Parts: sequence; structure tokens; C-alpha cells
Amino acid sequence: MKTRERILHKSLELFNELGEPNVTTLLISDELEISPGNLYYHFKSKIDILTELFDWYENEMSALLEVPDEPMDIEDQWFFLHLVFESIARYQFLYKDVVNVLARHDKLRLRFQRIITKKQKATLQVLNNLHQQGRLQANPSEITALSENIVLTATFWISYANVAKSQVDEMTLVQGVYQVISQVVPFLEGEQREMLEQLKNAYFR
Amino acid sequence: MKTRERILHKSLELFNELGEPNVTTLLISDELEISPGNLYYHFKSKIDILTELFDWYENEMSALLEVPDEPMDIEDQWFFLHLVFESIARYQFLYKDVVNVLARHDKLRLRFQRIITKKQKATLQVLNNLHQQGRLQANPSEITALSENIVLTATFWISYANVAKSQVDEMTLVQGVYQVISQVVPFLEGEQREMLEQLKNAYFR
DNA sequence: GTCTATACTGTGATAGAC
DNA sequence: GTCTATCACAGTATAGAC
Repeated sequence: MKTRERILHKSLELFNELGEPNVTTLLISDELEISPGNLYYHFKSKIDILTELFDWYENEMSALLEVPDEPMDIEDQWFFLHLVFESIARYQFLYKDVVNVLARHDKLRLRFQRIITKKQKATLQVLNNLHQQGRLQANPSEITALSENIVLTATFWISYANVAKSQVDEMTLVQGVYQVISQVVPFLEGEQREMLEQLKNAYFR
Repeated sequence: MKTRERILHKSLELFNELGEPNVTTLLISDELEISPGNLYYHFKSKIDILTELFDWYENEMSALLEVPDEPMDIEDQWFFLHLVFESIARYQFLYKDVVNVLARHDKLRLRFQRIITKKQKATLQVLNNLHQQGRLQANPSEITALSENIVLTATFWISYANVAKSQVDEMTLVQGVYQVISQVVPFLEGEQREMLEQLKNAYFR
């Protein structure tokens, strides 16, 4: 792997572990056992590293959010959500310090907001699909509120786990998926409700 | 107002506005038109200021969370939640940079977690009360998931508004209350469900 | 491409006069 | 209590040799 690539991967790793504000360019080069000068040969600033990692994330998430306009049952949703949570986890540094990171980099702010908007649209699409099939019983304002709650939970679940439970592992992601789906379930018909219980038992421990 | 007090109030104001990591002791003293030396006469470090503000917050929130063990109807809950959101907003700097702030100050981490736990207990108490009265239809695991979702929403609503909508005003808080209650409503009986619609219309715009 | 050396800046914090 | 002056240090970034 070329040095440039190694810098990006190590930065992502350290950002996720320690939080972007707490990772210095010196630490990155130290960990890679290269000189700071070398790092600055490949990237003219720390923001450049951050921005390139954001590109990665943006591509990954954008692709994921191209939700097929077909009905999803609970199992499909579970799977889809798990992919979203995994993607968020891979770039959790963006989420754990969102407010701070975006406050310092206005361009990223707009791009992040665009992704949030995409998430809301994808969520609404899934919910409306279920509604039109008559499988989800809710009025429009309930659907709006529900989708906002879902996006919020997806956005901050990892931060919440980090603060409330002091750790983030694979189980944390599964639990996040469960928390999101449990918000949808009360609007579903009986059979689908039981499906969640089954999925929960299948995935938890 | 004594200088010591002025430092605390101005720090709180700046922390909330700019984020704690972006506020230097020099900025604080500048804004107060005192010298940095003077600031350090009153506080031996920046963490000391932060800690004292945390004391304020902790006292305020702890008092609030002493929920009376009596049933609350939707209106009571709305009012109670609004007080919680106002308190969070007053100390929003703690929330907007939670992960970062707590990563740097381990003692605050424990204290913050204790408050989160209190919030969960208070929420569970309210929900269980409703359940025992037969006004809330949900099984134990639904109640657990619901209370976790509620605490998460309350904790990160302001961050979410900040990121997704780029602003936090009085309306934001009202909307946060609405988002939380909308999670409870699907488990309630018909009359209570309509109550939320009324409250929503009364408070929005 | 990579290194060493170094400059520059901002920030937390202290010393000592008034 | 308040000020001025100053330190120490960390973090970003550059210059120039190899």
C-alpha cells in the first residue's frame, strides 16, 4: 500500500478511536513511522485528509441510500439498516464530533446535511411504501414524525452508546437496528410485530 | 455581579454558542474586558470553569428528574419534557460536544452517565405508571426500547437540530418535545392520541 | 519520496508589579 | 483584585538536504 493510502487508513482508524480533534498530524505520522514532513508531502493540510475521508464516506452512503422503490418487509429493513449502521460505524468520527467538525468546516456541513436529507427521503420512501400496501397504519403527520425520529436515532445511536455505555462493538450496531425498528413496529399489523420479536431473538446473543 | 460570577456566565454563553473546544480562556477574558491573568486569579484552569458549570447543570437536572410517583397525563408530560429540554438547551454545550468533552474529562463522564441513568429511570417510571393505569398498551420489552429511544432523542435532539437545520431556537425545543411524545402516542388509547394533535396545534406557530 | 530542522501560531498557565 | 509580561508547549506547516 502506498504511503498516501496508508496515511488515509491510519487517520480514519485514529479519528474513529480518539476523535478527530484529538488526533494530530504528528500522531498520525508517528503511528506510521514516517516523518511529519513526509505526511505533508502527501497532504497539504489536515483538513485535506479529513475531506478525502469524507469523500469515501459520502460515496459509500450515497450508494447505500439508493433504495429500490420496492416494498421491503421487516427482514429486508433489518438488513438494510444494518448496512447503514455499519457504514456509520466505519466513519463514526464524523458522527461522534459532528457539531464540532461541521462548525469548523463549512463545506463539509453542507455535504453532511445533504446526506441527512437523503436519509430522510429514503426513510420516507420505505414508510410510504409500507403504508400504501396497507401494512403500516399511520397518518401523514405520524409518518413524518416517525421518519425524523428514525434518522435521528440512526445518526446519534453510536454517540449515545459511546456516552451511555462507554463502548461500541458489533452488538451495539445490532441494538441500534433494533431500536430503530422498534419505532416502526407499533404502526404495523400483528404478523409483522411478531417478526421483530423473532429477529430480535435471532440476533441478540 | 462579581467577576467570578461574570466569568462563569460568559463562559456558559460562549460555550453554548461556539462549542467548548472552540472557546479559549483568552476569548472569555476579552469578551469580559478583563485580563487573562485576572481570569486565572479566579479559576486555576479552564477545566475548573467547565466543572463548575457542570455542577450547575447537574443540580438543575437532578432536581427536575425527581419525578413525582403520580400518573401524568399527556399534558403533564408535555410540560415536564419542555422543562427538561429547556434545561438541556441552557447547557447545550455539554450535549453538542458530549463525546469529545467526556473523552477529555473522565470525571465528568461518570457524572454525565449518572444523569443519563436518572433520565432512563424517570422515563421508565412515567411509562410504567401509564401502563399500570391501563392507558398505555405495551409489553415490557416494548417499554424498555421506548424509554431508551426517548432518552436518546432528548439527549441528541439539539445536536440533531444544529446539524440538520443549522439553528436552535425556542421552536426547536417545542419540536423536540413533540418528537418525543410522538414516540409514546402509538401505544396510547384513542382519546390521548387526539390530545397530542391538539397540543401540537396549540404550540406550533 | 522521505528525512531533519525549524518557523509560526495559538493556547493554557504563571510571576510579579500595582 | 486586577494588570502586564512572559513562559512553555503543542500543533500545523514549510524549507531544504538527501
